[in-house]
Amino acid sequence: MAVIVAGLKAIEYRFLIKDIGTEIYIGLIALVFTGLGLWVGQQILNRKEQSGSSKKGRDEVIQSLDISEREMDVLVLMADGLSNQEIADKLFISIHTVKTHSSNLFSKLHAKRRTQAIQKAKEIGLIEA
Amino acid sequence: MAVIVAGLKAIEYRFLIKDIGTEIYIGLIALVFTGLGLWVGQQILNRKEQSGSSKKGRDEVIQSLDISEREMDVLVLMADGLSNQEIADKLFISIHTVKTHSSNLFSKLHAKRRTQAIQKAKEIGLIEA
DNA sequence: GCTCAAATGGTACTTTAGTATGAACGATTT
DNA sequence: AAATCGTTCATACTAAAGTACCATTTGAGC
Repeated sequence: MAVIVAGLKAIEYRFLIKDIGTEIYIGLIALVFTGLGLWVGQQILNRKEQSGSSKKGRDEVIQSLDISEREMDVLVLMADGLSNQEIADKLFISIHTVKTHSSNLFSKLHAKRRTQAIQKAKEIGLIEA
Repeated sequence: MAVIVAGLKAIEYRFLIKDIGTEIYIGLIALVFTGLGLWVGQQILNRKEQSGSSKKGRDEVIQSLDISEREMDVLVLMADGLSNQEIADKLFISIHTVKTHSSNLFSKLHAKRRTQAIQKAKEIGLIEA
């Protein structure tokens, strides 16, 4: 509402430009506030989507669980349905390294399997659903 | 835009109620169109969310891929991160049966692994993301 | 009664996943 | 300089997942 009031004050300068038609003026107001509504809607939805990750919480969760960059790389590809060998090829590392990272990941996520790790990671907002 | 024009026409009746202040009038327009923006935003988002599942599309996808009830049961538990043995226990069947269902599932979903099956199933709206 | 598909269970096998442990290297911190 | 940490790779093993084929049962439909 504060934004709306501020907008009204600013727009009141229309009296300085009396040569534009009233309808055009109203149209401009309508457009501006339609845009405002769209923007507000987006903001509300962003908060809803981030309810599990709390805004910039992705980084916070990563830090709190002490997850490294490489482990995140593996996790993302894992969630895409790739096998350890395919992940290794994409990251230009050996399958052994992938296993090391994934094994460490399971410990940090308290998961027994990769499917469980993926599910938990999505729950806490570590990766996109 | 058609909606906006129609709105303008309707609101022009302000000339019949000259006793309300200009600021109040502007405020009303602002509120109405902010609401319009919110509504439009919601509509756009609903279409996005239903892009993969298309309303009642879940059943349609299941039928088109010829997926049975039991296979769906297995798929859902699979996506929750359960092992074949845990799925077997929950459905009161043997692990052999779970393997049969999951193997058939992979064929129908063109997946090589369970993680890939889960990812694809979510993409096409078979299961909730 | 017969047929067909889904569901169930099994054996046997190959492949992938996962664990445990150790080691080497570079960058950073103390 | 020494210690720490992340990344890398490896071996050796166990466990789980997945495939292929086959068999039985059951319920719905003809």
